[in-house]
Amino acid sequence: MGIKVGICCEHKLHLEGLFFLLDSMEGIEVLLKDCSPGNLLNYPGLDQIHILILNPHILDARILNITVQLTVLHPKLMVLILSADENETTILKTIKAGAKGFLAKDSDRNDLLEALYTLRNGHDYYSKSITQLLLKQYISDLKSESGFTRQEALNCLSSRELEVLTLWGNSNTNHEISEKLFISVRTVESHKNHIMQKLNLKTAVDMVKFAIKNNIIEV
Amino acid sequence: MGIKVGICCEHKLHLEGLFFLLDSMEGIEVLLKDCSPGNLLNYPGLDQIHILILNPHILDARILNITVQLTVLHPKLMVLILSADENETTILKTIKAGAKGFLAKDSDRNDLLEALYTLRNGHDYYSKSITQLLLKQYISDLKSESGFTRQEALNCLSSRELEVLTLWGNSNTNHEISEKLFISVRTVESHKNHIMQKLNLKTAVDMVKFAIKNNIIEV
DNA sequence: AATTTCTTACGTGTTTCACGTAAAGATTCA
DNA sequence: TGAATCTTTACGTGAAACACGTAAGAAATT
Repeated sequence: MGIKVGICCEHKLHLEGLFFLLDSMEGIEVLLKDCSPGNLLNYPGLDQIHILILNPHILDARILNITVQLTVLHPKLMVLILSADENETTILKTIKAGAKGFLAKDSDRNDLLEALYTLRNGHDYYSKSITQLLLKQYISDLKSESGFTRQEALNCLSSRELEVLTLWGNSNTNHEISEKLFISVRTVESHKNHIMQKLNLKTAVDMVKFAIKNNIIEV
Repeated sequence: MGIKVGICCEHKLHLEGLFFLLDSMEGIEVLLKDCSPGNLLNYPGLDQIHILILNPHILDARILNITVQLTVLHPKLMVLILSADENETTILKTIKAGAKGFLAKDSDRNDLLEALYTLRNGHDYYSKSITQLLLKQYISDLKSESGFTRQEALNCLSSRELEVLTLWGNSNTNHEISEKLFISVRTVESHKNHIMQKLNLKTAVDMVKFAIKNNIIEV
């Protein structure tokens, strides 16, 4: 029993080309050949397909939206994006949208076959350039959201203020904080007032956000 | 002019072994050989070293803390972690802590040399198993924090409640919300009360967190 | 037609916010 | 060492927000 795939590509010649390529592959069966992504969700045989190859020219909001709908409405269907679009942000968004694989323009026939078998085995597949992009992105994310409280915040707030902010940010009421720190409610209020003034915050909501941004509390 | 490295390893035989290995390498000069990570920060010649190889048995909080201090106090010094510890969480934390490279136990002599030259050129270096781990982690992170408002939240809250929550989460006071939505302050309060009840939240802080978690507002 | 949900709004008492004032203790700096 | 500054503590007051109930008309659903 082979892998049942669908192809969708607005460029008709590319669609034909991909069809011949896939048709020539051992164990691959093409069940759907469509040139309009917008039609996909109406296709009745979608649940018979294992892997849907989407080949958009540009990764626009429309494609992302279709990808989300496909993956949400048909959880078993795996979407493989095949695109020469090199926009880093939108590539990341396709993965967020639920695509299980991505082949950039550096991929050849063997990569495609490998991707199809990898997806069929339940794993994600990203071509080399995409893998590097993801890694680069992740490392920089990791380093910026380092998970350590920023020195800026610690320098700005006194240790007592930090204590109050931490407790308050962890859903304690002023009264609970006063009991835990053995101070009066008025003192708790004073500390919070001082924090708001120091950081020039408008509302209590802003104070929560500050605490989250600075890794003082968790979301 | 070669690469000046330091080695730190609590296991004395491993320290000796690493020293001989590095000493035998072309273009590598070992300036520091220490068996106690706690001493590192006191070493006066730290700024002459290009790469510090840290070889901890376990990636504990003490090692992470030292890594943070080293990278913050000596920005030019590059920390290369060499550890057999396979705890995914702590491996990620070393990178957050500022380590520029990580060699897992699947690395050999050539990987070490490659890592040293890669770091010297200003790039990060992670061995293959670490790269895979990072990628796996990133993909799952991407997919969970998908950036789309969760259906759960949208189903639970009415559209009016969502409006109020969004405005409030964006630092509007109840009075400002009432003006923008052309309703009374009391109605704004009512909506917020209903949200708290529906979601079984204790404090206003929890409501902010809910809104952030569900991508209704940004931190 | 009956029921539920949504939106609107008020009453009352408590809690928190905003802005001052203030004093004892710790820290720092000249 | 003495003066200046910062930190922590705390109260007063009026405004704003929260907690919990009640409630009624509109809209959607059954």
